[in-house]
Amino acid sequence: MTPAELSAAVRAAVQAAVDAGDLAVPVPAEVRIERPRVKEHGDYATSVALQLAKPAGRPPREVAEAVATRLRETAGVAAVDVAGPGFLNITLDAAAQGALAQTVVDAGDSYGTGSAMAGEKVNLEFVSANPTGPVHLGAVRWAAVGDALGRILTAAGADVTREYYFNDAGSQIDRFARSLLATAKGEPVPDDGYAGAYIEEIAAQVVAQNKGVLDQDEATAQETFRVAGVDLMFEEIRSSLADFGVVFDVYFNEKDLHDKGELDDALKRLTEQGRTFEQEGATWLRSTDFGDDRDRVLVRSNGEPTYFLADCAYYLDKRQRGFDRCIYMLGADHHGYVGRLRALAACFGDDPDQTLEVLIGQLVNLVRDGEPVRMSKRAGNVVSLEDMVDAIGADAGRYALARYSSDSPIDLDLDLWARRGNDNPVYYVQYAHARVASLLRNAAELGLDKGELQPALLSHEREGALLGALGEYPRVVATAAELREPHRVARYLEELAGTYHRFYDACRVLPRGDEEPTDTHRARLWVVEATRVVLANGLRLLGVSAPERM
RNA sequence: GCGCCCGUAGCUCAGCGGAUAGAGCGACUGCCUUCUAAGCAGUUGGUCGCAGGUUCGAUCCCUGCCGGGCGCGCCA
Repeated sequence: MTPAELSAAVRAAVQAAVDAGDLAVPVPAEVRIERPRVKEHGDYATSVALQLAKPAGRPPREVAEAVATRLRETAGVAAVDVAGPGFLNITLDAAAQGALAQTVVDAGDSYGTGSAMAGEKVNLEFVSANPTGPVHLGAVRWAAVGDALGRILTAAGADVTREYYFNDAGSQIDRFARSLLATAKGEPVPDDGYAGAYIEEIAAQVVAQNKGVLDQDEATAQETFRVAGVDLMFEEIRSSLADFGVVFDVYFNEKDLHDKGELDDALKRLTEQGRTFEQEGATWLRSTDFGDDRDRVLVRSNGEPTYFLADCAYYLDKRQRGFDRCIYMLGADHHGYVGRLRALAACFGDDPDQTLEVLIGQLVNLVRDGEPVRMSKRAGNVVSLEDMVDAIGADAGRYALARYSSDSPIDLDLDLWARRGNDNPVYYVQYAHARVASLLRNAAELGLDKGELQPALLSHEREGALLGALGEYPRVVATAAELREPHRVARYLEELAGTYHRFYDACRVLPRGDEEPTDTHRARLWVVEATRVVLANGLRLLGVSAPERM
């Protein structure tokens, strides 16, 4: 019996009590079931009686009894106790719990998927680092978390498009181009420019690809460096992200917005909506009407559009491409954008609560030998995605970044995450998978076939704990999707790995030596295979490999 | 000054209103002649920043304070 089925059974028990006139309450749409921390409290517990006590006008324990009486008649339910103030503690019989192994194995790759977000078209924009340098660490957090979230939302049934907004227009790009040109000429980079080894490399490549570029006049040469430099930089970004396992469905060029006149369209639309005004020669958006701190300039007094107008055009473009929900993943240093992004959606006539969502990720610091690794793009000692992958590998990097709540700033200890040991959480989880895989290989060698599951044989306490943990997985994925919190999947996997290791320690799966295989061996093989399914599915959601051997 | 985030074990962090607040690391002690010891079992460890409020019940929700991080351009 799955938690979802049990939840439905409890609800049915409430319904039955109401139908019989024992309770006069509206039946809740959904009954929450939880797994108690203490095993004396049964396999599952619900506080539904505590919640219904008030509307019923009865003491919670009386309500609990009324529900318990009906629930005890449910097939698979071994015992229902009323405990404490009115909790219902439910114990399943071994067969009902063991049947979960079958559910998991039968579902295979699709175990954990759901339909809560079916039909929802989601645009997930993340990284979007400017092509003026390698992908830096703040953006890398979102590469790991964003890609994982994309997989999780997909598992929840959403139609997800991963998108990278690629700023190939504007003054930062001009500074980048000027820096390349100066470096190629052997001149010092401008004060507001970019420096570092990567600038020298790109400059050299541009020169190699464009013979005679240094003989061009200043403006032409700068344009050559801009186009070629952005191209090279972007290719480097794309390939380092691909090495990290992150591939976007759409790489959206800001320049296209300009070239296609979408900024003008957006401005016209906002003006038609009556949201713009002129002041001191500039055109403004009255974003304060929708909660922004201050109004924002759309077109400068010199006639140049602002970056913010491009943001408006870009949002409009996303909506016109049919996205119901536009999710932006930003670093904490950009949280000041939230207000204006919400306001711009509202200015177009949308309800920002429905169509726009901004996720903020706190900053990431690297620590090595107990000392923070300082970084500065200007000075050129950038800590990039590639540096991190070189130091700890893609699996550890993705896992390390995805296992923490985005709300909490993190210090990544490179020494720890590079270690191939048990203090490294990613190895703990991967090791569990490798152990499972090894066991399944051995079973195959022995010619042990798991046959037909006899769930009632799975009565060991550690088997029950493992089955219970396996049953939680779909809810974990659903919650991670709903709250946009991939770290829940990682934490769950660590718990599952621990539960498996404890099961493994206590329950011999394969027959020893010349021992004859029993149905218990075969039943346990079902549980092991179910564990493999869940560990593999969970790691896949995080974009981390599930090794067969370690 | 205003805004967002954070404050939980020695350290790094979980805990979308429930029962006795958890995990890993660290420290200490045990467990490998047969399925991976990258594992397991045990010991150690807490005024959930402080003060009020909401309620059957608050680490969680609300208010105020204290402490820390990050923001508040006709920059991008």
